[in-house]
Amino acid sequence: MGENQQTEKLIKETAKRVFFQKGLLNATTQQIADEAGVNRALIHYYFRSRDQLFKAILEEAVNETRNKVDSIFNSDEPFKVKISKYLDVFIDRNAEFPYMQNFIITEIMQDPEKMKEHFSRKRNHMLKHIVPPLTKEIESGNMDPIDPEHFIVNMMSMCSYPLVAKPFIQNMFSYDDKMYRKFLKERKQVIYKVLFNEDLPEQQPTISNS
Amino acid sequence: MGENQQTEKLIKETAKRVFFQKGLLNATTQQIADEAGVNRALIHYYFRSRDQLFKAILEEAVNETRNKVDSIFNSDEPFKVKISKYLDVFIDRNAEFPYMQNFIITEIMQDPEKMKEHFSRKRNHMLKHIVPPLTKEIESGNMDPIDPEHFIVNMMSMCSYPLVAKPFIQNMFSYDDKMYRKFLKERKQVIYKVLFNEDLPEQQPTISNS
DNA sequence: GTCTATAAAGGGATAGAC
DNA sequence: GTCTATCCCTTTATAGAC
Repeated sequence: MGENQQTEKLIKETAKRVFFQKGLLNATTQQIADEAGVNRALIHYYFRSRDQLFKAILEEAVNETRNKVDSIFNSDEPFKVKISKYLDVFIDRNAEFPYMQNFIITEIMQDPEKMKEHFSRKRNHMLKHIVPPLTKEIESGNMDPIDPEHFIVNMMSMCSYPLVAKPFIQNMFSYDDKMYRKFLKERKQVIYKVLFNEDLPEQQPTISNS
Repeated sequence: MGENQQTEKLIKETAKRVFFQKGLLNATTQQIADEAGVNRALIHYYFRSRDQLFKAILEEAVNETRNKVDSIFNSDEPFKVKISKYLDVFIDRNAEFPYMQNFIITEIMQDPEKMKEHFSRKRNHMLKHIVPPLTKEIESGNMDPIDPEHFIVNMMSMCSYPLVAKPFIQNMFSYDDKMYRKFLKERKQVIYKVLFNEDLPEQQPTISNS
């Protein structure tokens, strides 16, 4: 029974690495099995099909992200502090699984019905967290007026795109991996500055959530 | 000889539509042949392999974009006008082929060697066009200081991501196709405002290039 | 140039031995 | 639980008729 969970978990972690970290969106069950060092039939034994393995790891990854984001926005901290912490989490999370968004988008295109359940629960997630406090912030004169939906898209764009388009950027600027990581690290300050037209405050008391 | 070019062009245009517009990144040669209304063997007759068809349409699409961008930045207009025109072209171009970037990134991941030639020529393309005038603009006090590479990535992010992540955004905001198009149209003003911290001037004399 | 037929390879899934 | 062997289907690519 211990072995059972071990192997199942090994397969899931390997699949995450292959799909979301390496970006091999069309990886075969054989590739995943080889990478995990297990027999290919075991994937079917534990998950029945490639499709169900995919659903399992996607659900896990989406939930983990959502929980982290929820814990940030359900706190009582000022809006700008929440956004600052969100930038931390989102950039780190995306850095861990840079190709997850590519993966999801590709899969949706190929079968739009397939992932309805993932999105029905996520619907309005960011809206609820951001629109009310953002509106207040604007009304009280703490930031320039902006449509909340464009604010959200601006923020997500500037966080996600540099990760999704990693090979693009590395080539455009001739960055090796070390320089690219440095560039990503700088982006938290840059994005905050662009969003609020003011510098990110120095003090960052407790980043570690969960 | 006329028929020759007709069919070859038909296949290329169809492949562009299937891959880059519909987002069917794993479309088979059969799907493309069906969509074009031609026999599948003709694809191999004209392009030898699926891979060479892919390279042909990708090269065309990349070159078309680059030519448009070059013609904008090789003019004598003020930097902010150039950027404004770039936003027009880039957003329109991405709107035409919303999944091209997904496609490229996915393909690169699967075989990093495959597209070296595409990128070697593109290297430093944006850098040459943007860094010198941007530096001048900052030095003369016309805009807030920002690292040019972050400026470029911010701009590309806010242009590309909303298109690449179309299904995400439509679901998050419950946008139908009409509302989504309206949202995209608004983004030109929004992005200009965020980049330069000032409103986009009303007058847009000649948008149509080439 | 365009079609049909077919070769050749790859991948998903399952049955059955251990 | 784990492995081997196998079935079945899809897809690419080519040969050859028209």
